[in-house]
Amino acid sequence: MTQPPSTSAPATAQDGPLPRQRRTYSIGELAKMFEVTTRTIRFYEQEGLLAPERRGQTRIYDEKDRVRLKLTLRGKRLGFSLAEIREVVMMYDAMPDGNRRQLRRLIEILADKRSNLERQLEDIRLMQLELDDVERRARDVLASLGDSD
Amino acid sequence: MTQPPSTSAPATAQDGPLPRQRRTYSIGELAKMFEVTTRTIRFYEQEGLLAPERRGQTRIYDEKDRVRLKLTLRGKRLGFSLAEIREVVMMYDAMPDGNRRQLRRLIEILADKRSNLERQLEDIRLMQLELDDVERRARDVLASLGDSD
DNA sequence: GCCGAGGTTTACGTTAACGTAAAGGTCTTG
DNA sequence: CAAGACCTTTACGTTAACGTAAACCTCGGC
Repeated sequence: MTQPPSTSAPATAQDGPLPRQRRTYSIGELAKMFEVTTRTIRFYEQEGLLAPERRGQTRIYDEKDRVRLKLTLRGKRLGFSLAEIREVVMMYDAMPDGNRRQLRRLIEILADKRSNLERQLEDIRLMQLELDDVERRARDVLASLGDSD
Repeated sequence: MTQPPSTSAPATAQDGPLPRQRRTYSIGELAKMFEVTTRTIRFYEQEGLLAPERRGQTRIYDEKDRVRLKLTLRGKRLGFSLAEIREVVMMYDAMPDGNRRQLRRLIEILADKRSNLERQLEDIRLMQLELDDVERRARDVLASLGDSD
């Protein structure tokens, strides 16, 4: 490590109460933390899912950015496309000053995602049963092999 | 419809008991049934996930093929790659005369898929909470708009 | 002063999972 | 027998989500 894990300020004793847990992260730290490459993180930014500050050229990620990355990766694991994720994320950001139409649209989208999740739950349940069945058969065959082979 | 929904035989009265529900399907029927294109179905075959019989040039799918397609599509919805799905499907087929090593390997793979599903369950649970939260906020903002706008 | 461990941009390459188009065979129905 | 409605193969195109490589800057330590 060339640099100590980045904090926004060295924070000596007389600094007083820090401005609310102002921890920051480098791109490399986040990459290790979530086991993705830096390329992936930069790509997500390019796709409008992240917007870290810059200290000169260098990207500085804060807590909010970290949470967003976490949610994005979770969405990905569930098979959502980056476009879908961005759709929700951006509307969420635009919410405070959103008009009725936008808000209703957001709620509509949410309902859609929700039903998507419901189906996935059912799919998982069924898939688990399938796997149970396959495993049972496999164990049966294994047992029937007895001492032969 | 140029052809009546294909059955393996016209099956008149004196045919006696059919050889155990021997219904068959054309590629088009399956496509409509699962709302995919015929291209997709042929692609899955090319990838080794299906192996329908042929009447001349034409593909004839039976009940087993239909189930396999169903499972494949379910796997896809859960974010599995065709390669992963094939891995399980092929080992399942090879099971009867599989040796110990193969069977243990299969069980290993199954455990892996299973833990994958577990994580997805957790992801879904968390994602649902997120969506709940976003929706609640959206409704709040919507309500706070009162009669203005 | 330079070296290594980080960071940066730009840009072309790759993979999975199909889409799409062309060109042709086979029924059956008017 | 011509027109549809199906089916077939072959083959090139497309999209998302990164991987990979080159070429560069910058800082702290020896």
